[in-house]
Order: sequence, then structure tokens, then C-alpha cells
Amino acid sequence: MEVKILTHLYRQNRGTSFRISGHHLVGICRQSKNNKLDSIGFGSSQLENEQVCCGVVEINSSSSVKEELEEECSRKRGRSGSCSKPGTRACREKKRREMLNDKFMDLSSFLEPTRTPKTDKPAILDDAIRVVNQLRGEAHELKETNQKLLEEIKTLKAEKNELREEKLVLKADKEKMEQQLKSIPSPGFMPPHPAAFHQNKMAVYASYGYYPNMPMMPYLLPPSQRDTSQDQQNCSFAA
DNA sequence: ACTATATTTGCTAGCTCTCA
DNA sequence: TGAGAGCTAGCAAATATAGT
Repeated sequence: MEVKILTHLYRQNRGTSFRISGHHLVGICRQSKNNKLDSIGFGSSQLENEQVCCGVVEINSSSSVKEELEEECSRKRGRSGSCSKPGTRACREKKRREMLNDKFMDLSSFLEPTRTPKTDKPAILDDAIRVVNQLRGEAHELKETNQKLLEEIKTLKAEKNELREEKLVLKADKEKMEQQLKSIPSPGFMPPHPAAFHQNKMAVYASYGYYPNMPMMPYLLPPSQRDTSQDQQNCSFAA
């Protein structure tokens, strides 16, 4: 264990006895903010009950001796009825306080996982209130968004149904018109112009009843072949 | 000196057990 | 079944202690 004598005096009104490497030191503990042992005020055995220690040793070790000292130097007050006797009321009360503190630490860790848990209880509660309010706001916004999306889904479904019905109506109309076309009587035999045969334009007449079982071929012909603008020149007798 | 935290202690409510 | 005793958790106030 490395010890370092500090120059300043350390004043305290109560001391605790320690034994380090066979040397008897009398003094008190000095703890840092996080309750870890920081240093020990010490004096001689003759100064055990004096108010002024002769010096302070700084502890710079992770040895079990230090742990023992830390145990010895905890904030526990050496009163009667303390938690040294398990099952006593004081012990139960201490357990209850520890449990409470643990819950506060858990809450602090939950609120700010990336930071060291706070020990300031009002600050932890402030954080908790802030986070709860923030989460409430977010939940409210998400509920509103969800409601809007549900309404949009409803509208789109209605629109889809309308389109489906429209499609059925159009399909029925189409079938009806096809039936009507099929039922129109033939206007009489009109032999196609020979040029039509020659230029493969015969299909133009297919839908007029000559070949009722044939598909409407003109739609299969390329536009250049459906052009009849030059027919008059090609076939003089048709004029 | 002041503040935060730990400890002690008195009080109360709730629960269980015993007894008439 | 109701009354009383005993036990305990929880709360709050008082007090002690440590840190700044």
C-alpha cells in the first residue's frame, strides 16, 4: 500500500482505529464525493481522543486492506441498534432505505443510460418528470399520426371499391356493346376491293359482319398498312 | 454555515394469530 | 365471529454526519 503524508492538519472530533502493516494508526476517514475512501487522518495512539490529527495519509492502493478500511470508514454511525444485528428494526429500516436508493439509481440510469447515475434525488425526479412529459407528447403525436393514417386507409379502401364497381360496370358495358355489334344484321354482300386483298387490308371489313368469328384484325395491322389514302390512285375503278 | 444524506425513533395501518 | 395482542412496513420528524 502506498501512503503519502499530506502537509495540512485534519481536524475532526472523532476517530476510528486502524492497523496498517503492523503499525497502529489512530484517525478518521476522509471520503470523497462518491463515498470512496480518500485519505485517513492519523495521529499517535496517545492522540486517540484528541480533536486534531497530526497528519493525513492518502490511500493509493486497491488492496484488500483498503477495502477493509473503506468498510470501516463507511458513513455508518456506530449507534446502538444499528444494522450490525440482522433482523432488528434499524437493520430493516436501513434495508428499506438502501432499496429506495437503489430504485433511484435505477431510475437515473434508465433516464440517462450514457451518464453516471445521479445521486441527487430531486434532480432524478425532475428528470423523470421531464422524460414522462416528453414521452406523453410523443405518444400523443403518434396517436394522431396513426389516426390520420387509419382515415387515409379508409378513404383509399372506399376509392378502391368505387374503382372496382366502375370496372365491373365498364366490363358489362363492353360485353353489351359487343353483343350489340354481333347482333347487327349484315348490310348485304359487298365484295372487298381487290386492292384490299392485295394490300392485306381485308381485315378492315372483318368487324362489319363478313367474318363474325374473326377477331378485329385492324388493330393487329401496323398503321402504315392500314393507310387507305392512296387507294383511289391504286384502284381507278373505285372512284 | 449550509446542504444533502444517513440514522433513529415515534406513530399508524394492515395483517395474522389466539381466545372467548 | 369479533376483540385484542403482536408483528412489521411505511412514513415523517428529529438528529447526526459528511461534503463544500
